[in-house]
Order: sequence, then C-alpha cells, then structure tokens
Amino acid sequence: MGTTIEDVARVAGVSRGTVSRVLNGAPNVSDSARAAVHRAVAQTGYRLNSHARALASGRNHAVAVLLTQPSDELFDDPTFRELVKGVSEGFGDSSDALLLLLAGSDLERRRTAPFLDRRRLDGVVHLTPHMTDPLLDRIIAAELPVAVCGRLPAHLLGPKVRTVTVDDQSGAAAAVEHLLAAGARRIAIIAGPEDAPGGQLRLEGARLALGAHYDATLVRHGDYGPSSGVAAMEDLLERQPGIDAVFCASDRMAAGAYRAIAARGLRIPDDVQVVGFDDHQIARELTPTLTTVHQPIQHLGQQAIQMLQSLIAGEDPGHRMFPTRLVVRDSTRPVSD
Amino acid sequence: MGTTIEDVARVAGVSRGTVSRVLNGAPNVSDSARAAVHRAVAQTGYRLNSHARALASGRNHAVAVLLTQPSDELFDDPTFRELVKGVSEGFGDSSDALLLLLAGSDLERRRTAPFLDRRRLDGVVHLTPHMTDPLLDRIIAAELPVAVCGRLPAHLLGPKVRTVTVDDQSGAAAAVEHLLAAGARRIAIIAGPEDAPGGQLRLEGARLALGAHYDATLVRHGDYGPSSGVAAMEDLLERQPGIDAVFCASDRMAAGAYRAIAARGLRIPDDVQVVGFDDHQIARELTPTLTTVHQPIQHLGQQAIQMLQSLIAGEDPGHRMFPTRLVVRDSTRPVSD
DNA sequence: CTGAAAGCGCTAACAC
DNA sequence: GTGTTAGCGCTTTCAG
Repeated sequence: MGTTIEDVARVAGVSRGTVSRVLNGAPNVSDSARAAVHRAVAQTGYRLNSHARALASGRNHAVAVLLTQPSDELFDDPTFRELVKGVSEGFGDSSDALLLLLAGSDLERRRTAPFLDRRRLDGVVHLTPHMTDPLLDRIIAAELPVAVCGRLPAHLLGPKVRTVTVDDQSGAAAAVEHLLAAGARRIAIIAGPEDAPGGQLRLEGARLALGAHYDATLVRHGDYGPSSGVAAMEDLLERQPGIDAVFCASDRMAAGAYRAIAARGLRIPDDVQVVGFDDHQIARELTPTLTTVHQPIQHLGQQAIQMLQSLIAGEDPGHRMFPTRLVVRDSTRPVSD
Repeated sequence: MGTTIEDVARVAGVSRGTVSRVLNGAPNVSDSARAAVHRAVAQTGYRLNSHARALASGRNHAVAVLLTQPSDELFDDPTFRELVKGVSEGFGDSSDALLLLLAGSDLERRRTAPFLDRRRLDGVVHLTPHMTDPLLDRIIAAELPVAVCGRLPAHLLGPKVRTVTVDDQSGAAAAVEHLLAAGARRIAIIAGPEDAPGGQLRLEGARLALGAHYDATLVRHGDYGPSSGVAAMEDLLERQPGIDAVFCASDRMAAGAYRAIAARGLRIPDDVQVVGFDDHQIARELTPTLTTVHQPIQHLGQQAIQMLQSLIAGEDPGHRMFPTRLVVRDSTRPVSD
C-alpha cells in the first residue's frame, strides 16, 4: 500500500532518477544498477502510479476503442466482434491499457466525450461503418491520434488520422462478375446504408461490373441487418419479376433474402442465385451455403491497433486497404472456367 | 491546450483553492465566486486534468466493467448484452468514466490485471456465471469495491464485495411445477455448467419441485449455449424413452432442444413440453414460442452499478436478489388453474 | 552513467 | 467564505 519509487530507490541504493530510468527502459543505465532496481522492485512489491507518471510525462499509456454502435447492433453484428477481437490480439502484450468505451446512445456519448482527450488517452481506435460521428470530429479536433476502421470524408483526414479498409469496390465487382459468369442476367442489388461509404463502394463496384446489365430499378438499400434483407428481397420479388440473382452487401442481408426467396417458393440457386459480402460464419451455416466475398475483418482490427501504436510513436503508417476474396459455395451455380 | 486551474483562478479573480472547490461542488463557496469561476471556465475553455486530480485526491472518478468471457461467448450470449446495457443505463449521467475491460483470454487477463488497482479505478462491476476467476481474487485482494452479477463462494465475500442475483431456485421450481400441472410426468432437465452457482440452484430448485418425480438419469449438463442443448436433448431422447417434458436452464439450450426434438420427428408441446430460463428475445421467436422463466437481467445490471456507486461512497447496499416470473407461451400445454 | 531538483495540475488542511 | 501552501509520485533536464 503506497510504496513509491522513493522506497525502491532507497532499497536499491540508487537515486529516484535511476529507478525511473530503469522502469522506462532508458538506455543509459549500468547493468548493476538495473539489476539492483529490479531486485528492489520485487522486494518492495512496488507498483507504478499511473497518474503520477501521466502527470509528469504527459503520456497516458492508454488507448481506447470507441464503440459507436447502439449496443444491440454492436452485439448482433459479427463484424464488430471480429474487429474487437482483432484489436485485442493486435495489441499483443503491450503493457499499456486497452479500454473499450461505449458511445452508442446519447447518454453514453455525453459521458464518453470528456474522455476523448490527449490528457487521458494516447490514441483511439474508431470502428464505424458510417460517414459521420460527432465524437470523431471531437477526437480529430483534440488532435488525438486515431485509427479508423472504415472510410472517412476527406475533410476529416488530418495527419493523425489513418484509415484501414478493404477494397469494397473490387469485392463487389468480383461478386457480380461471378453471377454473370454463372449465367445470371437480371441481377438485383441489396446495397448497404446510403451513409456508409463502404456500402456505396460496393454498390459502385457492382454497378460497374454489371455494365449494360445494370438496372437501377433492381437496387434496394438495407441497413446490413437480416430483416432489412427480408424486406428488400420481398419488395424486389413482388415488383420486379424475372430476377435471377441478387448481390447483397452483407451476409446478414443475404440471410434475410434467403427467407424472402423461400417464402415465395423459389429455390436457391436454381431460381435465384445469391451472393453475400463478409464471409461471416453464417455464410457456412445457411442452406444452401452462401457464396460470398470474404473480408479479413479480424486482420483489419489488428492492423488498426498497430497503425495506432505507430501513429502514437510519431511514425506514419499510412492508410491501408486490403483485398477481398470471393468464396464460391452453393448459392450460385457452378461456373466452368 | 494546457489551460490550468491557475488560469481560471486568475481570470475569475479568485484563488486556486476556490476554483477547486467550485469544480468539486464543495459547500462553502459564495454564489458570486461560483458564478465568476463558471464564467472563467467557459471563457478559458478549461478542462480538468484527471491525472493531477487523481494524484492529489486519491480518487479516480472511474469504474470498470470486467468482461471475463471469451469474446465469442460474450457477444453470443444475450445475457451479457443486457447486463452491459443495464450497467450503462444505471450509470446515468455520472460524470465519472465507465470503462469496459476485456478479460476473456489469458493475454487479455495479463494486460488487464495491473489495471485492477485502487490507484486506477474506484470500483469494478464483475459479470460472471462462474464460481472462480483469478481476477476476482485480485480485485478483492486489492480491496477494490466490486459489485458482482452472480453468486460467489463464501470465502470471497468481504465488506467491499456485494452481489446481485435472481432467485434461480424459485424460478426453476416454478418452471417444473408448471410442467407438472400441465400433466408432464417424465421430466428431463438440461442444467447449466457445474461450476455455475446459478445453474446449480436452478437444478436444485427443479429437483425439489419434482419431489418423487425426480429422476437423476434424466439430468444432463450444458454450457448454456444452443449446441449443448442439442447434444443433451439428443442424448436424452436416445437413451431415455418416454420423456414428456424438459426444463432447460437457458433459453439458448431450449432452442437447441427444439432442434433435437424436431429432428426426432416429435412435436412441441404435444409429445414433449419445453420450458426455458431467461426470457430472451429468442423465446418469442421460436416456433412454438417458448414458455420460460423471466429474469430481469437489464435491471440486474442497473442495480449492480448503483450498488457499486454506493459502495464507493462508503455505504453498504447489501446483497440483492430479485424474483423471477414464469412466462407461459406455446411450448407447454394449457393448464386450467 | 547517475544524482539533484524542478515541476506536472490539482486537492485539502490550515489559517485568516 | 477564501487565500496560502504543502504535497500527491513520477519524469526529466541539468550538472557532474
């Protein structure tokens, strides 16, 4: 209870300054001094006071992951789980603290806002599919280093802001090209939310790949969740006869589409072929299994935290974008290539 | 950038001490001084340095929620989502910080351990269905106030440790009594993990309610997850003919039991009646809808954080236990009472 | 390579 | 009701 650096110094027979150097891995310390300090630390059961350190040094040794989704969404969408897992793994055995901060409701945002401060945090990992977030403005205004999983409007991209993304556009293009190769001609699109840059790019990629086959009346927007997939697919089947394939911007919407298709008495892939996006576990669990675009989501989380650490160290990791990969399963017809 | 209490004092024309008093809501300050300080704070854009405050006062104005589940389990089990939601809501507009700490893997526990310290946290909310957790020992050893959602072995119950639970035993008894009233006689039990005190009590409640009808060969243990429910139910149906009802210690295991029962060509409730425990959303989504024991989980989370705040304030909120309530739906036969 | 000493920004005890 | 001041425990020049 309350053993300080002073006590350690006394026991080790050195000065406070030397103890501090050892504790912080400073280069210029003799081996004997270092050993003595380590012994004294063990002997006294010394524990660092992080507030004193932060006050004196200006560094916090703490980073936060901002969870900007409402908690229902947060827990329901496997993307977040994977991202958080990746961040935690990528953080490795850093001796810093990794804090999760809830910012999914107004109440939570009000509470969290004062925490987004250079005096409390060295940096932030921001997970978001959306373009706008008041807290992000605040983080950037506070000049807090931030690694964003997702795309950002250009005006937010300062020197301390780096993003990590997947190549949504190519992924969507690959999905649609596969459908075309499999013989589909009347291809519907269930896109993501309009305010999600990733979702827009998937739509754009699909549109470009479709070329002359693109038909704007076959496009719907969902919120990535399964029920929005049901609704969109029902509407499509109702109003647009002859649809022989659908590309969904998320696996969960694809799962919804499956339900609507089945409810209509249609068969996958015989009547309607389906391609998803994400390659979540559900893609393997659906019947038939879902052809989908694999995203390395956990890897994204790992990269994000490592980029953040690099930003904090004063380096510039740059923005990073990773490729996707089409995983062909049973919801599309075989293609002889 | 770096405006301190000193600057505020100068602008307000008062002393540092007075500013501090205003900031901390101390009683003995004149209205005029208070107003001047508030004005100066606004004018200078002053922001408190939490490290300096913590260093000087010994209080952190921060509490943590310890997430001790592996992240998969954490996100899959609606119980945690509800608990976290309840904690966040119960925290209200406290100006303190609420931090989520991951402690689901060994790596995470190693990183989190040093954080569980009186110097960094004022208290902890601990969510766990299990009896043992090395970090909990540590929290208690550190004399950190802690509110535990769940039951604890007696030797861990110190003055700063308070638990909040539901009456698992009565809930299970009610479930089984309902089955008996509905005519079931050969009643199987899919209980929770053996190291979960709550699960044990549910089993105990069921056993007592069954009385002479209790048959140990009809008991299986699962891990609360759906696949363990499938496995247990398959095994029961395979080896124990004539089962006409099953009580599951979680809704998710009940959902698993549904699958095993359907796979066997049996019907719910005609051939086998099913009762769950939790009353998660899934209970309403299953076909037929699930009769289950409602737990006020979100409320538990709210209570936990409030009990913690009370502990931190030096009061003793006592342990708290809340009642459950049987919700009758379509997985059991009507009972004319 | 190491010791001495000046703060980091704030709280709280004390005196008025 | 308010000012003054001595730390809280640590890092970091600056000498040597």
